[in-house]
Amino acid sequence: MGLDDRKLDVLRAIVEDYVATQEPVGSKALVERHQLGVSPATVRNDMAVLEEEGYIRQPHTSAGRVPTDRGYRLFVDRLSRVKPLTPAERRAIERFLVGAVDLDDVVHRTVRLLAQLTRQVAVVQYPSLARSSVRHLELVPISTTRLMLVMIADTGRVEQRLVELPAPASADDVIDLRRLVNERLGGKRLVDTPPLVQALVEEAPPALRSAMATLASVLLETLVERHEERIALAGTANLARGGLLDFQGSLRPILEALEEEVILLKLIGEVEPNTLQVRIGDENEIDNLRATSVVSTGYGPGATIVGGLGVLGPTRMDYPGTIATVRAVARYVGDVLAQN
Amino acid sequence: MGLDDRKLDVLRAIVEDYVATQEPVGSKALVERHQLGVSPATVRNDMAVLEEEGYIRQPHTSAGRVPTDRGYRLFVDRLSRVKPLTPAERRAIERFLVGAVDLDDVVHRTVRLLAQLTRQVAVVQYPSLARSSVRHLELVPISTTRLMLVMIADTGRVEQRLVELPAPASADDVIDLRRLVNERLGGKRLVDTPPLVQALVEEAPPALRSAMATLASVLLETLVERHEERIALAGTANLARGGLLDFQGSLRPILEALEEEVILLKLIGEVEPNTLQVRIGDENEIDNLRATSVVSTGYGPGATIVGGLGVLGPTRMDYPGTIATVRAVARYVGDVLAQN
DNA sequence: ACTGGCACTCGATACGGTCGAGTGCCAAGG
DNA sequence: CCTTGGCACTCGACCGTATCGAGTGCCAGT
Repeated sequence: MGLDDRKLDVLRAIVEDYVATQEPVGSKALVERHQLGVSPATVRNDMAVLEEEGYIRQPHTSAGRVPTDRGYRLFVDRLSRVKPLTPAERRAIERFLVGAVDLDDVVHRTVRLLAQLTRQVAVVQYPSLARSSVRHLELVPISTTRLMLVMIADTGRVEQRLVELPAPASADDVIDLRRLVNERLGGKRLVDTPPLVQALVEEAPPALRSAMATLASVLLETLVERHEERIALAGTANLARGGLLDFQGSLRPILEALEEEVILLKLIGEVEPNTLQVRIGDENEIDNLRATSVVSTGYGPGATIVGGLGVLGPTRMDYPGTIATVRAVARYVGDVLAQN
Repeated sequence: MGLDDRKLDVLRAIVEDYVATQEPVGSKALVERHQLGVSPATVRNDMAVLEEEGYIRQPHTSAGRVPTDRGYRLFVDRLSRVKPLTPAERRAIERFLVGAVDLDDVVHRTVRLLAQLTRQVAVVQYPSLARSSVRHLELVPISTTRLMLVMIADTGRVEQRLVELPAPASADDVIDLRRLVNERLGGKRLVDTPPLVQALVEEAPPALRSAMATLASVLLETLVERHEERIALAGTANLARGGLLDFQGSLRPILEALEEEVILLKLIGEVEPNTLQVRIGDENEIDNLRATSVVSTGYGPGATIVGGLGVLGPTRMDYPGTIATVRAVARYVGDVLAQN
């Protein structure tokens, strides 16, 4: 299985050429475009070995070679150098948040920026509630029996929920409720709140007991348990580049997958600190996305991670460039968030 | 010019068959599938006239006929009967909001419902701020120099904006500000607020003057002037049905258009009361959407309109069915909103 | 171990012929 | 005058054949 250096060079050359031209690459073209220092025949022998090992394959006999998912994997792991960003990209990234204050704004700009730079589908997860702490809880009376619960997290996320009270509450009641929940929950991480909320209900003065109970259930159910994740998406039109050659002609399954938030979360939500994930073709768990690759990473202020972001494209993508861009954007978003 | 009844029947038959089969329809097939009571030759003569008048055309000589945009237009205006909803559709619509409390929830369910029922791309505009009144304005202190402005509209929309104060404000200051803005703006329509906001700044006590000024500018700029519209989209995967036959093979321009909020707004945002708009192919102002048709209408509680919704699909769509569905969903959403 | 040569494969392209759906036109008939 | 059957014509779809060329695998020679 020893793949000597030249064979690896050949694989690298194949990947690079195929990504660039989108056409199967043959031995002759290869030696012409790269200085391999050997003849086409030698390259052919190397190719035969690479094919036997499953790194490349022939679409048809008498066609050039195309990298397999396994080939891309090897390329990504061992053969690609980090491609430095172009000055233009660097500038675009640095400029993307000019005038962005709101978290919404930051996320939207980020996802568009990613889509534009990579020319692929970009996905950005809002800072996860699971990794957020409560900065403030606000109760806004809508009517005597309706409250708007507004939660502001330290990550900048703002969520509101309508609370339908079992009985009318006075203005003073609302003030008391607000004080109580903030005393108990302010500054606490959301994942730590369940027992605290439980205690809140039990310790509430009898007059507020039932109101507090409904409030608590809204808090727990919608903000903690099914910890609502939000996701922004952009660049789906990029799927339709490459004139139907990628994705064997049908965008349908991919577009379908992209409409499922659960799937998007799976793609970019499970991230380890300081890691960048590349899932190539078959490595994807979602069947509809077996023809695509996903490059994702986590982001957050400083070293902590509050959410994930990434891009999705054809397996035949410019991995070094994409990886560099995703990493740079993630780092930059983290810096932006740190400033708040 | 005079298109007698039979010619119209022929046109109707052509449209119906073409929509159903997606293949050019010939004279013989027509008389077989519909009881026209005449021979193919007669139908051919009628077809020749219809073609001369621009209602149908031949993809190639010796192929069947296909409706033109103009043909669809005539069909929609004069030839199609309203198709009653199937019981299943009726049930789906009535069930779509079970458990929906939040406006967000209602909008998301609506857009998914529409996409599912029509099997096309669905677009739903959130209730427009331009048509909303202020129910309540809340100011939540984040730090001494930062406030979160939360506006709750009568339509259920909730918007928040970060306000960066020029100088620290005490808790009492915030309370005063909150009281002042609510006194002045509570219940007012958003479009009527500019002069009121102006007055607010002028009448504010000196100590609050500068804080009120920044608050006012955030209010005016982000909520009134560039009256932020929000839009939900679903069903883009449906574009990829019809095996690339519609849209002459490239989804790209359409997907691109769908990523622009401005364009979506144009599509469904300009609605007259009690009207349902059908824009067919060329009638669309947006170049990228010249190959699509859009069926849209307004919705709102009772007779008022607070926003638009609609669907987008190939010109070759089931107009009667789509129109019926869009109308029914819009009416139902209106009812739901009226209950709040 | 590399290289040049060579026979071979097979997709892409072009060409020719057939088939059939569909048309337009016309003359005959109600 | 409208309708109809008949008929010649068009042209895309389909199929088989032939050619071309990019690319391969193998082998013998250095």
